Order: sequence, then C-alpha cells, then structure tokens
Amino acid sequence: MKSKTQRLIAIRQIITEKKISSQDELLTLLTEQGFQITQATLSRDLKYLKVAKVPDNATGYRYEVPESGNKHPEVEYTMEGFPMNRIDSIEFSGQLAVMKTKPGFANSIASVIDSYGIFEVLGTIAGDDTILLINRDGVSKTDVANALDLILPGLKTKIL
Amino acid sequence: MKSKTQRLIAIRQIITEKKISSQDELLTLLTEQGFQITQATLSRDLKYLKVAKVPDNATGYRYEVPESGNKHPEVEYTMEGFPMNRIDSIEFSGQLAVMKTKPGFANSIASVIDSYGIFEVLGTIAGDDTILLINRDGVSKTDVANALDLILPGLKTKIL
DNA sequence: CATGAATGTGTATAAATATACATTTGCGGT
DNA sequence: ACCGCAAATGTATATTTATACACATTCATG
Repeated sequence: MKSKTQRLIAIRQIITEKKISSQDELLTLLTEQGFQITQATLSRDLKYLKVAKVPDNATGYRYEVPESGNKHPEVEYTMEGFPMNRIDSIEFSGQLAVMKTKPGFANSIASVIDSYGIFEVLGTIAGDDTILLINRDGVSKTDVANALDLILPGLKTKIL
Repeated sequence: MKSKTQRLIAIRQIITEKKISSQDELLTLLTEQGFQITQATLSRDLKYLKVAKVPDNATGYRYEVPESGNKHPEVEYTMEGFPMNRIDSIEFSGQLAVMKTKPGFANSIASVIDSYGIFEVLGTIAGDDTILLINRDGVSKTDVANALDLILPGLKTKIL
C-alpha cells in the first residue's frame, strides 16, 4: 500500500489543480490513483494539511490549501504616522462619505482603504485631496465609521 | 427586526474578533445580539460572505473572512475581449453604481460608457480602478443594468 | 523479547452544514 | 393600488464532515 506521505502529497496536488467540492469527490479521485482509504481518514488528512473549505461561485464550495504568501506587507503602511496624519477630516451625507486629505495624498490613501475590501464600502474615487466613499445601501454612518476606524485608528476623531 | 445587512456586518465582526468553531456557536452570539435567525440562514450568510471553514490548532476549526488581497488575480496584456474582461464587478447603492475594473482601466471603460450617452446614466467619474455612475433619478437598478448590458454584454453576470 | 507509547486507520455514528421546498416579504412595473 | 416576480427565510431533511472507539502497526527501550 502507498504511504501516508504519498497520499498527502497527492491530496495537495489534486486540490491545487482542480476544484473539489466535497470529500467524497476527492475520495473517488484518490481511489482511482490507487489509494485505499475511507472518508474518515480523508477528513483527518485535510485537517492535518489545514485545507479550508471555502465558498465558490462556480461549484458551491471548494477545498483550498493554506495561503503561503504575505497578505499585507507591513513595510508599505508603517511609514511614521502614515496615512493618519495625512487625513484632515471625514464627513457623511446619505450613503456617501467625503474624506479630505493633504494635497496629493487622496489616491494613496484611497488605495489603502480599497486594499481592505471593506464590506460596508462599495468603492472609492479619489481626486487630489478628496476621497469620495460610496457606502453600501442600508449601512449606517456609524457602521462605516467603525469599519474605517479599524484600519485607520483614530479616524473617528476626525468626523465633522 | 434588524436588517440583513446589519446581520452580515455583525457576522463579519464577530468572526474577525473571535475564533468561532461552529455555526451553532455563532448563532448563539447572534441571538444574544438580538438577531432572530436559524442555522439555515446563517449557512447561507456565510456562503454569501465567502467565509471559509479552516482547521485551527487551538479550536479544531474556525471560520475566517476571505482575503481581501486577490482582487485582481490575472493580469493579461492582450486586448482580447476588451473591455468586458477588464470589468470585475458592479454594485448598486441608492441612485449610484460602483463598477470595479482592473487597475488603470477605469477611465477608458468610463469613456466607452459615456460615448453611448445612455439615458439612464447621467454621468460617470473614473478613478484608477473604480467607476462611479450617477443614475437618473427614478430609474431602477434593473433599468441601468439592462442599459449597460446592451453595450457591455454579460455585464449582468457581474452584479454583486 | 516484552512492553508501552505514539501513530494510523476503519467502522459506526454523532455533529455540523447545506439545501429542496414552501411561505413570506418587499419592491418595481403597470 | 394592485400585481408579479425576485429575494429572504424557516422547516425539515439530505448531505457532508468530524470523531469516539477499537484495533493494528511501528518503534524505542529495559
């Protein structure tokens, strides 16, 4: 019989190559490759490999091997006081918010906000010193303020 | 009763703050906060929010909100299929719509839209990867979606 | 060699999660 | 205002996934 290690390698390979939507599906493929195991063992293997089950538009769900890359490279946003000390104010009106920044900084700050993909904020448009934030229908100013404050601590003190 | 949007926000918040190891556990917390739902709805919510179930050394399993990183996965250099394959999504809020594009393409795509002088769309403002569409007072989301789909076939599949 | 600890696995089942179906709700169109 | 349709949700259940328990295997050690 093939070894456990071989099996783990095979599992990883299959999962990275194809969209697998259930353990049974994966089990079938492994069986075709000559591995003789049960769903129970497979469940343990997936746990061991830290394989996540994640919703997928196409297939409903799919299994995914853990991330290896860095998400938010710290160096980019750790400039002393940046970007908070470049933000002058933020104000709300309807489902919109207007953030005022120091000249030239609107785009970079908007990128930072965008990079977090905040659920409450549909999108941003930046000029030179002003950012327009379009908020999700039905969310309150405080919802948005709280969400933004999470990534820009202290922002709440700049609400007009 | 509290709105669905509020609930989704609450779910994200709880999940980011605490390690939740089952839907029932999360359901209890939501109930304490005054949300009255069943496990079925919660399962749907988690799928909608793309929350993954991932193995965790401490708790066995935990739920995790999606990476905000992989927003623009493939960057191609051919104009094949332009501009549709440069459009990531479109979402509505009030009389506004926010279209997300691949970096650098917002302006050119906005020009395309502008050039058609669509009745339902008063105007557009484009940043680097985001287009804001201001829609005519009184027209519905579907009106706008239909109009845009005429000049950008398939767009409707990208509505979030 | 005997022994026991650690690991691996299957079986059976518990637990967790997803979904088909029915019902309700809310909104856009006429 | 009314109608029709799509979205949202609960109920009940199917499907999927995790695990308790028992047994087997390996390996280090007295």
